[in-house]
Amino acid sequence: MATGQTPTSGTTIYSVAERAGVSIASVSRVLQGSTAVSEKTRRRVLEAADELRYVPLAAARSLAVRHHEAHGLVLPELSGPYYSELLMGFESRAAELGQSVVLMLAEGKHDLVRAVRKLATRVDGLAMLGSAAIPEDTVTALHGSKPVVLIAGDPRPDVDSVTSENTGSAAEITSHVLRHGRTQVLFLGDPASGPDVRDRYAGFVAAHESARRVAAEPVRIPLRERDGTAFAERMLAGDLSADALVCANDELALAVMKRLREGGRTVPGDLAIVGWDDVMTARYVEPGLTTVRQPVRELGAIASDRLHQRITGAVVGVEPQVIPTSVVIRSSCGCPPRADPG
Amino acid sequence: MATGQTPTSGTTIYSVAERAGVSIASVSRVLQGSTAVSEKTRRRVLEAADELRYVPLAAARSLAVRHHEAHGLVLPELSGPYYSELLMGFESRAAELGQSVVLMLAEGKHDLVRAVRKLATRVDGLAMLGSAAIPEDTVTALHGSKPVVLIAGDPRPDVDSVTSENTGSAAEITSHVLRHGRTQVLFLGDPASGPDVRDRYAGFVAAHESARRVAAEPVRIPLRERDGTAFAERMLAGDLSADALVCANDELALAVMKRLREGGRTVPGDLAIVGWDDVMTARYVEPGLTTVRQPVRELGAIASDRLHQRITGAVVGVEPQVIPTSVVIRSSCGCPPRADPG
DNA sequence: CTGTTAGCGCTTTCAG
DNA sequence: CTGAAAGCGCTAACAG
Repeated sequence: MATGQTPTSGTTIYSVAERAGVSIASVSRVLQGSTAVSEKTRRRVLEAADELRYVPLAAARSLAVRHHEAHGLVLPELSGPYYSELLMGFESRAAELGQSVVLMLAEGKHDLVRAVRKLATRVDGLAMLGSAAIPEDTVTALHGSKPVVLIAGDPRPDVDSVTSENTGSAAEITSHVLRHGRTQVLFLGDPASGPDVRDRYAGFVAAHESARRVAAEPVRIPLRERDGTAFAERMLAGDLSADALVCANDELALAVMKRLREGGRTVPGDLAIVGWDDVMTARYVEPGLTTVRQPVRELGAIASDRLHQRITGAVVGVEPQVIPTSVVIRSSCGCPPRADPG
Repeated sequence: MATGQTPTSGTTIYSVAERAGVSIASVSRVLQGSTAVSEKTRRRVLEAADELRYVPLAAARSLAVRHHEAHGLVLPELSGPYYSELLMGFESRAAELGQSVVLMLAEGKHDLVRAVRKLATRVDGLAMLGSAAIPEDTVTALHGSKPVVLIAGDPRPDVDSVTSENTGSAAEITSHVLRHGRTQVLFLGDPASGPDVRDRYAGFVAAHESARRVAAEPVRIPLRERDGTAFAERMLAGDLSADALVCANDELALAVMKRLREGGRTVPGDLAIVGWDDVMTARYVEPGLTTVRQPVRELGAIASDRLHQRITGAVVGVEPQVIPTSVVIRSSCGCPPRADPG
């Protein structure tokens, strides 16, 4: 009742060695594709392993080589394309580097810190999203025992980090909206929710400043669909007024836009709306959503790379790596529709 | 140059024991929250572990307990909400069961079989998507040495499987379209690409039969955006004609619909279009896309559960588990728009 | 309640 | 080219 009917389990390197009539050392050698082994030995070992359906035990190897050959990744959750893309980039680079990836989702964990600690137990290094809400000091502690890289987090002097550019493109997209003659523009998103939103808001403010205008306080709401809908209701009810909305992500922008139009407002007529992320829906809605595209996949790959460098001790500086983004103009900002970019 | 500056590395259970002035057994005991340990000992151990920033080595534990405490998951890739949802369900259940999840994406792997084998090396059991394209015999071999559960794959007599219902809902949605008076309905998707598309097509055929009509041959195209666009071009060029399209997923349906409307066709006027998956965009487009919703998250959770049962030897039958889906009616099928469901 | 002592399965010198 | 043997760090009897 303890191990079930695990079929051919219990086959170890010893069984294989015995069956092949060689020593375990030889088995190990051929299985590692290691140095000079006679063709005869190799053949016999491979055959025996095959017949026995031998599956090595990674734990034993890890213990012996003192390496897990695995990267840990902590994501907040997985809805929307952002984290998926990131994960794809991460996994694929990790695989190229011969590393497994063990994944943990922060959302819904009773004891996040405990979970992260446990994760740290079985990997050679850890990458985590800034938005995963891991306490600062936990990060510090972790980083004290194995390499950590922060993705889209607050750069810290002691920890590696890779992020995509926020402030500049936020300023750019905001300026764009301003140049359309909008005068009451609101920023939707909570700068306190994480460094990326914070930096986007900073760009929003900067754009206003360079236009000699004063930026409104941010509308501090979460970035989910329901929050956008709720916000739109408030606008429709006349609680707030604006002629342009700079949203901290597309999900929010899309939800707001949908509800507003249902309520009779026109976009970009009554309101210009722009988002962030360039999700798939952004180019399917009418009007197409003007937004900012980030090379998320690459971000994931770079994180894995960086982690691997640290693990293997390749010397790397700690300068945070920031990768560029680009503004995608469609028509929700007030520009005329054009052939769809993307 | 080999291990970098891994800070407090090298701390083992021995160092902790020494520092706490107890035996390694005691350390192990308190760290496992095990049986009776004096409060004093516990405190000292915890303190020492903390000071030393002790991070246990999972590999050593695994070796000793002969258990990885990890579930492997093989997904084809991660674009779109389907796999993400699945993964979220899987991860969260696994976490509840105290299992880590090590993830592998099939797409882009040079040597998939090899990669899966390697994965098998470090987990107690494996769940994989039917669409991940793992060769039959590899599955068999794997399953010969540790538990395997197939998700949305072809039920096999020997392997556990969990899938969501396909044929029935395909028949239902097709009948729905037929009842709108459509007479030339096409199925988009390649039944040979996997069991789910195959079963959906079977439902499509069944619906025609029970309406005493003959179902058209499937339009064998992949389920991606670009394929939908290309298909729409063909329709616009007059290569094909139809008054309704049953698409094997939403991505396809959405792309076709978009291109067709750009080309001047109306939906559902000229053509009714329905999809599968109920992705986010489905309710944002105009007209809203009629589609089939699957409880994907639950599917993931069930897979993890099932795997765990098998691993722990809880007796479970091999009857494939199939979980129900539901048709979501919006207006792309020809129904009048209504308050948005969902 | 605590310490001693065998391993867990694999890699890796070190001799031959 | 091959085998013997010494661990890797941790858990789990088994004695005290």
